Amino acid sequence: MPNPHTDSSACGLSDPRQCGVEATLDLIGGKWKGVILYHLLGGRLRFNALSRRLGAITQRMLTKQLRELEQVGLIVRTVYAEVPPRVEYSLSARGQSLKPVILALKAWGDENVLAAEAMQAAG
Amino acid sequence: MPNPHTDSSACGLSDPRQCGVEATLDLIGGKWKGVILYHLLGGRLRFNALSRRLGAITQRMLTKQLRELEQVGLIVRTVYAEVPPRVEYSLSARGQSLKPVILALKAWGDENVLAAEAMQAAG
DNA sequence: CATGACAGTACCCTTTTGTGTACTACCTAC
DNA sequence: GTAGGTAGTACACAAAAGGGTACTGTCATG
Repeated sequence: MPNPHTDSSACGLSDPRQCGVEATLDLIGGKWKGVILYHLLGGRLRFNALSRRLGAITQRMLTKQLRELEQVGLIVRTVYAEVPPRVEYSLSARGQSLKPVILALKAWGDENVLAAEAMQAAG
Repeated sequence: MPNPHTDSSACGLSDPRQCGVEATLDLIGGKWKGVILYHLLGGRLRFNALSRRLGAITQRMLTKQLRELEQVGLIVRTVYAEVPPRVEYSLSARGQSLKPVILALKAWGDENVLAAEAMQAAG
């Protein structure tokens, strides 16, 4: 009986896009993308609202990450022709489909990293 | 009724380690770590066996990624005092606990990236 | 008229990631 | 003796990710 990892969509092996794990991490990996998507799970947000939630991010990085997320179709950028200008970011349908993934990342991190650090601090 | 995102372990906001999403991506993000962990879900593997499965990775990078995963306690490195030397890598208990996260990443990637590319290629 | 919010852009810099090649030292098979 | 497998290390280098500061132009507030 073969290993379940060998029968379909093998990871690695010449073609880097053969692996779903790598493909997903390509899109949501990096320091900010996952967190941005997490915040957008709660609903549409404006540029500066996102900026305040992320705290430490620079405008340059936020712009860059948002453009990249838009380019791969995970978020939608809506510009309102108002004065002052208003731009809202929201998840696309495909972005919404990431919800279980994002929540899994968050749940594990809360359990295994934040809790561990709290124990060390108390320890 | 408050947004579920505001009540606990907020993402961003001054302390970067406050967010489970970011904490998890810090550990498994990057080009290789997720895929390495995925392969180790199938059982222990030796250095060169991993190298062959990943295909495109250099020895230098593989060593580096494995050391980092070991340092954060996700994998265990076992050296057998044999000739020729044998080194096996396996998931720690904490690494095993990542299984649902890794599988979620893979499932989404297989569905949303690989399938999309296949359609584009056929379309 | 100065300040601040809005949504960014431009430029320069450092750090991290990743690539390529060569090398170690021991053993087995040919 | 030569080639190949074992698990790496060492060095130089290119590319990507991330960061800091300053600046734009329009509008509202004071």
